[in-house]
Amino acid sequence: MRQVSAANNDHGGRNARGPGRPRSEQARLAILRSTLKILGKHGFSDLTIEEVAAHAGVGKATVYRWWPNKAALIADAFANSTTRALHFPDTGALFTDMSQQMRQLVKVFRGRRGRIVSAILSGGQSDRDLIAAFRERFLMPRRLEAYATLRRGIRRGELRKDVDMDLLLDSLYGPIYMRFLIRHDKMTPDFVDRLCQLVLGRAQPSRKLPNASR
Amino acid sequence: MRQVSAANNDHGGRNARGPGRPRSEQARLAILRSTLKILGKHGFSDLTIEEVAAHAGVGKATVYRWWPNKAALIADAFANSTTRALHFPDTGALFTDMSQQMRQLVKVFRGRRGRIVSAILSGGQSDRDLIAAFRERFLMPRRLEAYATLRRGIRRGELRKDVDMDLLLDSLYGPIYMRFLIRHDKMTPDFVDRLCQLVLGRAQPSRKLPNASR
Amino acid sequence: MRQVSAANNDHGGRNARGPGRPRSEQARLAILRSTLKILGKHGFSDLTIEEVAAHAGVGKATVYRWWPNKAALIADAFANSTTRALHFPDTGALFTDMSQQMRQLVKVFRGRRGRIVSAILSGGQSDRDLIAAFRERFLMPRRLEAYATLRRGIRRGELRKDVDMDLLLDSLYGPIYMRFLIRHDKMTPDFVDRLCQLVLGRAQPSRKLPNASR
Amino acid sequence: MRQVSAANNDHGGRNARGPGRPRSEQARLAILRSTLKILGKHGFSDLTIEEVAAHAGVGKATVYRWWPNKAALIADAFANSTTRALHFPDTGALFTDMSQQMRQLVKVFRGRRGRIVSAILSGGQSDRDLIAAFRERFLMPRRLEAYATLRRGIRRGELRKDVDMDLLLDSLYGPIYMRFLIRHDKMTPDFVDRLCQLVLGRAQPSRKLPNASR
DNA sequence: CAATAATCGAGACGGTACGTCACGTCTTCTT
DNA sequence: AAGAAGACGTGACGTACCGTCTCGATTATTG
Repeated sequence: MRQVSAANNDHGGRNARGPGRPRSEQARLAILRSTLKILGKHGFSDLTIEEVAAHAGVGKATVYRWWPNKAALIADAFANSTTRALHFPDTGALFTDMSQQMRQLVKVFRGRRGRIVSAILSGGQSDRDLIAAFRERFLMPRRLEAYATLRRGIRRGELRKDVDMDLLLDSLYGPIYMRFLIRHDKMTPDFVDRLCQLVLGRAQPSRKLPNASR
Repeated sequence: MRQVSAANNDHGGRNARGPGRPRSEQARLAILRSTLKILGKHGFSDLTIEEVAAHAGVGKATVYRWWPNKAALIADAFANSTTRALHFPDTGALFTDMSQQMRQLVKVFRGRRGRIVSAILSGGQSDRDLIAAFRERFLMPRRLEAYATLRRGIRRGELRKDVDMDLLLDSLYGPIYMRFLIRHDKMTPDFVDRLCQLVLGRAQPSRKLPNASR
Repeated sequence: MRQVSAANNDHGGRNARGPGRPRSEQARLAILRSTLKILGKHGFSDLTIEEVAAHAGVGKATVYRWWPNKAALIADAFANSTTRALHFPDTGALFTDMSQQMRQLVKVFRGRRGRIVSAILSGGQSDRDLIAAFRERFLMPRRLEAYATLRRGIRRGELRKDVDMDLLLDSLYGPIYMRFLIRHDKMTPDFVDRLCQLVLGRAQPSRKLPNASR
Repeated sequence: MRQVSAANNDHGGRNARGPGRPRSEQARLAILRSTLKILGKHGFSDLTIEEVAAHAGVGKATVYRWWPNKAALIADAFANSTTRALHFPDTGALFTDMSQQMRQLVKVFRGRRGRIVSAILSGGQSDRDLIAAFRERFLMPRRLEAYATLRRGIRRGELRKDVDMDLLLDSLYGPIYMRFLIRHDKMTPDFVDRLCQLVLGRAQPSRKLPNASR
């Protein structure tokens, strides 16, 4: 099977192109755009290739030629649109660095892109390629930035040197994802702040710290 | 639309039953069992009513007569099977109460039932009834027990009185759900312990601490 | 594979019907009628199941449920419409019996049904079921009548007792089919008469002739 | 539309050729050969331009550049291969002249070329160009020879002077085509002989002749 | 000898119909 | 009245070819 992430490549490669009519960049973009647009309206399973093709003004076969299935298409569409937002600021304090980015994430989850993320995580439960694409294209890039942010915190003495960064980050983001996916509780900016306080407070080096929550 | 939770009632109600053949309990159970079995193999969107009916040796209409849609069926099947496990022990220490239950949860997520939970959360992303059913039938019963467990901790002085219990519980369970759904990192018993350590802080029992926060 | 000719049976059988919703006679007839109508406009290969279903106000699956392919559908449609015309008269003379029926056939070939026959013979060249259906449902019933007609001629002394009836009939009808399919020459009533004259020879009634040609 | 018969000309024409790469004779032949080969295996409607091009090692556009449609391609392929056999002998007797050639025809119909003829007549039912090509390229050349043969018979006194040659020939060949296309009866050499006897016997000038068929 | 022009192969393109599958509804007979 | 059986209209699936359209490469004539 074609590699999901290779569906539209020759981006970084040499331009050694074989014979035949070259792939239409216009069609490719129209398909990806239509996918996102439709995904924003319906869910994963309500998105049909037929609708994507029709909306993009493209033959169904052109979609199937380049993406083996719905999941690959969505993953690619999502990856090629990755929000330029969601970067980590460098405010000089770990708490604000994290909480500001997390507030952004919450805002994204609430918007149109939230529906898309939800659709991807939904579809990903029965398609390992899709969930993998989400990890590699959405989660990891941000997590790399998060590592850097945490390291700054360590340097400043805001975190213990031996902190388990993945555990810490999951403790910060896990509750957001959980509330986002299960919708059992509100996802306010205040929630983010108190979450940071709770988790980051615990991760401070040995000092007098406030107790769990408030 | 028929109430999801009313799909299989008249259980404890008055037995004023109209004329005609009564509902076949045998068919009802066969359908629910088949639903779970199939859900354990495929995902949410790969489960078809057609297959459920065939596997249960039941007419398709019988399924549709009692459950308005796939989500309701799955929710009902899931609810009627709710694991008798996943209770909270009372070990005398908050840390062990929580970590032991969380370890059980992780074990459940890894097994056949994990696939079912995954399917429900997947389907729930585009069906509010389904995600609501998950909350009400799976999440809340356990959370009620968790509240009791936390209250014991408060009584014992392991937690501050004014702790935000939902925030705390989400901080504990969020990372588990996140790793379960995104599969970006391992979900070992050790992970659970360190997660509890991080979030509950020195609410650990083993060390002499004058109080929870100081 | 389902027997072509059994597609719509239980016609002569006992009505032992199993459970389940019975087949819709209305849908069946609408499909067959639409098939003939469309076949009269386009050729064999221009007829699409999709158009038949749409025109009949029927689901595509309903067509495929009962007819395995286009050929079977056409054969059945054709058979269920078999012209009530094209019978052989009994005029008391072989020549007129034959020539009158042959003129009718020529007229049929020229009309809307001719297009259908043409389509069937066309499709039959790459589908043995279809050509077989044509033989059994169209050719044979008429040929049986033709045998009777010829036997009357024998009884009257217009034909030798040991005449090869199939050879004789092919000599009469072959030229008609040939001109019909290859369209290389006209197919007038006069042509039919002279054809009968040539092949049947002095089997003509009207004139006292010692031999075939004088 | 391009003239069917002009698809591959400039053979006998003026060689005033413009600039540009000349047509590849090699490609042309490969296409025609592949067409016949494939036509011998499948029927008319199962032959795809795609397969022809692939089998000939040629681009699809090269086929479409020179032949406007499938029918034209097949007609051209068929014409360019016209059997060098099927000539009429001059044995000194009409009966043998005809029956020998007819036997050859039957043999051809039974072989690989028979499938091709069948495919052409099949396709011709919904394409007047194709059936016309069959008439002009296959039927007429032979019929011209047949006329000559019949004229020899007239000269020898074996046929009446005023015989309708087309009617006579259709009576001889019609049964063969009919049996070939409808496959309702065998097509043996003996059949040919008895057919000749029946039809030619009738067409003799005034003499004592045997009655219809044996 | 360069410029021009038509062909070649390859193969992507927007379409159409294919034959299949599951949907949710319905109509029958049976329990 | 509910059961199973299963046919119904609907609509998306993923595939196969259609006939058209770029591509780069090739092979002629013309300037």
